[in-house]
Amino acid sequence: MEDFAAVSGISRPTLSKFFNDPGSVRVSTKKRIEEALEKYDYQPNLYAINQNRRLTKNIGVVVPYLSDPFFAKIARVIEDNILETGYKPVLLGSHGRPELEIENLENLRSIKPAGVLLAPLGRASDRAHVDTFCNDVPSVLFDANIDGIGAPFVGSNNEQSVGIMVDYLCRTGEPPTFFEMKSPTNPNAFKRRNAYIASMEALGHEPNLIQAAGEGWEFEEIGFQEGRRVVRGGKLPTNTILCSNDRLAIGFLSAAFEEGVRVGLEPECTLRVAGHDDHPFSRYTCPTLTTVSQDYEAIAKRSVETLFERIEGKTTADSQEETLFDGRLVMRASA
Amino acid sequence: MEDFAAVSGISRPTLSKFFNDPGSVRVSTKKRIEEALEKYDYQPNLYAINQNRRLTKNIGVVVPYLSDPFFAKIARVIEDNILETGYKPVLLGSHGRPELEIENLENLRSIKPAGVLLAPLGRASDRAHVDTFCNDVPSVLFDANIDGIGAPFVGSNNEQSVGIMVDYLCRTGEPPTFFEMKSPTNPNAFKRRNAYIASMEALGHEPNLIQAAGEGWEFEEIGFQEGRRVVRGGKLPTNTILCSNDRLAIGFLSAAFEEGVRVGLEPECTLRVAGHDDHPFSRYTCPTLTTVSQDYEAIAKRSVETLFERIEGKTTADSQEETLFDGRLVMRASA
DNA sequence: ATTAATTCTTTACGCGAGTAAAGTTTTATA
DNA sequence: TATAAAACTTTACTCGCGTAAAGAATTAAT
Repeated sequence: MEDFAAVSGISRPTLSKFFNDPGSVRVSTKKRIEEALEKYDYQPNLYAINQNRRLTKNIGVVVPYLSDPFFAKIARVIEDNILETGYKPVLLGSHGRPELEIENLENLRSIKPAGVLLAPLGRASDRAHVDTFCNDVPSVLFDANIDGIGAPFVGSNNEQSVGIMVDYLCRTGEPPTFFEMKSPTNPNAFKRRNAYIASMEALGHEPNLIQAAGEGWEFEEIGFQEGRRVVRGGKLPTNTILCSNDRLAIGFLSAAFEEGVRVGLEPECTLRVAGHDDHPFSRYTCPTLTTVSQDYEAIAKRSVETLFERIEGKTTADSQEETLFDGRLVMRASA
Repeated sequence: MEDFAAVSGISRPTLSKFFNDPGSVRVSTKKRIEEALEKYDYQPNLYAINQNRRLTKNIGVVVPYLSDPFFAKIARVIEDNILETGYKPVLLGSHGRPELEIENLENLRSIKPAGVLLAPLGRASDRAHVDTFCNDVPSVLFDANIDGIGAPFVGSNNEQSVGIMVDYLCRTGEPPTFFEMKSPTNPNAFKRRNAYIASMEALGHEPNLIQAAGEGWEFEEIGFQEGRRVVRGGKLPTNTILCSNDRLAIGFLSAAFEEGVRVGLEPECTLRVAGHDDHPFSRYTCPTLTTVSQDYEAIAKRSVETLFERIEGKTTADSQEETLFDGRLVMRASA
C-alpha cells in the first residue's frame, strides 16, 4: 500500500480511508485513486485489514443444511441482500449436527464478523452456547426460533400459513389429517402442529395426527417409509393429508405413486396431499404439490435489515422482537 | 498470545509452533499447552496468523450452484475430505454467473488459499481468467473440465457411464433417444452426447437426439417444457428416453405424468426414461428414476489428493493429467 | 557419564494495514 | 476576497503473530 501510495501520488491514510469507504473521500481524489487502481491493480491485504479493525465487513450466515434446496434458496436471497449493503456474506452449513453448528459459530467468532444470521438446528441446538454467542455478536435468528435467546427472530407466520391451508382443504374437500414427524428437530414443526389443531378446532373438525417415526433430516425418506405404511394400512381418518413440510410430502407422494394410489383433485383420485414451504422441487412432483409458499424475499430482507439495526446499535441488545411474514397458498394439482 | 505465554509458562515462539502444527512440539509440552488452553481458553487471531503466512490453511471450493443438490452433495463430501487434512474449506457458489465465478476466484486470491478446487461453469466460464488463476494458485478442476487449462482434472468417465446405460437400455428394450439441451453450458453434456452416439453406433443402432431449447440452469423447467412438447407431439423415434442429466429427467417425468403418459417397466407403461448423475431426488421421482451414479466419494477424494500433490509440489505445474471415475448403473422403476 | 541431537527460551524484527495527531492544502460559505 | 470547514499529507505508533538467530535446557545415543 505504501508503494501504491507512492505511484498514485496519494497518501497512505487517505488510501486506507478510501478502501474502507470509497464515499468518504472527495470525488476528485476518488477518481484519481480509481484510475491508479486500473493501472497498477493493487488490492489491500485482507488479513492485514481485518487485524486492526474491531469489526470486519463480514456477515456470517449459518444454516442447518446447505444441501437442502430450501435453505440453499433462502441463503441465496440473504446473500444478495448482504452484498447490496457492501458487506461480505460467509455461508456455513451445519450438516444437521449440533457440534458443527457450534464449531461454525466459533469459527465465525475468530473472523470477527460484524454480525451473524443464524437459522438454528432447533431442538438439537446447544441453547446455552447459541445464547452466549448471540450476546457477544450481533445476531438475528431466522427460519427457526429458539425461545429465550437474546436475539430478534424473523420467520414465517405458521399460524397463518397453516391456517389458510387448512381452510382451503376443508373448503374444497374432506378436512386434512396432519402428517408429521413424531419428534421433529425443527421448532417450526411444533408450531405447525399446534396451528393445525387450532385451525381444525376453529372449523369444528376433529384434528388427526399421523406421526412418523425417525430422526434426522432425511425427511423424504421418512415421508416415503411412513407414507407407504399409511397408504398400505388403508386406515386413514380422511382422504386428505397435510404434511408438515414439502420434503415429507415429496416422500409421501413417491410412496403413494409406488402403491398405485392416485393423488390429486381429479375424480379418479382417492387422496389429496398438501405440503408446506414451496420447496423448489414441489413444482415437479407427481402430481405437482399444493403447498404454502414462505415469503423468502421478505424474510431475507427483513433479517438483514434487523441485523443492521443491531449492528448500528439502534436496538437494544435485549429487545427480542419477532417478525413473522404471512405465507401464500400455492394451488397445484395434488390438493 | 504474549499473555498466554506468560500464564502458561511457555515461550511465545513455541506456542506459535504448536498452533501451526501441534505435532511439532514435544508431547510433554504439547500436553502442558493443552492444559493451559483449557484453563485460559485462548485462541490465536486468525487474521494476524494469516498475514504472515505465505499460504494459509484455507482451501477454496468453487461450484457453479450451491443450491443444486448435486453440487451441494459433492461439495459436502469434498468439505469432509479437506477437513480431514487439517485444512479449512471455504465454499463459494457462482450462481451460474461467469462474473461471480471470477469474483469468487479473486476473493479467494485475497485469502491466499493453499489451493483451490474448482468446478467451472463450463462454456460460460471466462477461460483466460480461469487459466491465469490456475497458474497462480495450485488448483484442481473437478466435475467439468475446460480444455487447455493448466490444471489437473478429476471427474466422471462419461464414455463409460453413458455406455453402460445405453447398453442396459438396448438390452432390455428399445434403444434410447437422447434428450438434452441444444446448447448446454456444461461441458459434460457434450461428452455425454458424443458417448451416446458412439455407444449407439457400436451397437448398430441409429442415434436420435432431442434437443431442448432454453438457456441457463433451470434444467427441470426446460425438461418439463420440452418434455411436454415431445410427449404431446407423440412422434418419438423410440419409446425410451435417455436424459443428459437427472434434472432434465425430473422435469421430463413431471411432464409425462401431467400428460397421463405412464413411464416405467410395467406392461401398461408406454415410455421408459433414464437419467444421469443419481441426483438426490431421483430416488423420489414418480416413478423412481433409473440413472447412473457418479462416484462422488472417489471424485471428491481424488480431487483433494491431487490438489495436495500440487500444493506440495510433487507434480509439475503443467502436468495436466485427467482422472476419470466410472459410473454405476442404478436400476430403478423408470427404465 | 559424555556427547550429540532435540527442543526450548530469549531477543528482535517484519508483515500490511488501521488510526491518531498535527500541520497543510483545498473547497465551500459569507 | 477573507474565513471557516473539509479534506488531505506527514509522522508515528499499534495490532497479533510469524520467524530467524543464538544460546540454554532437555532428551537420546554412545
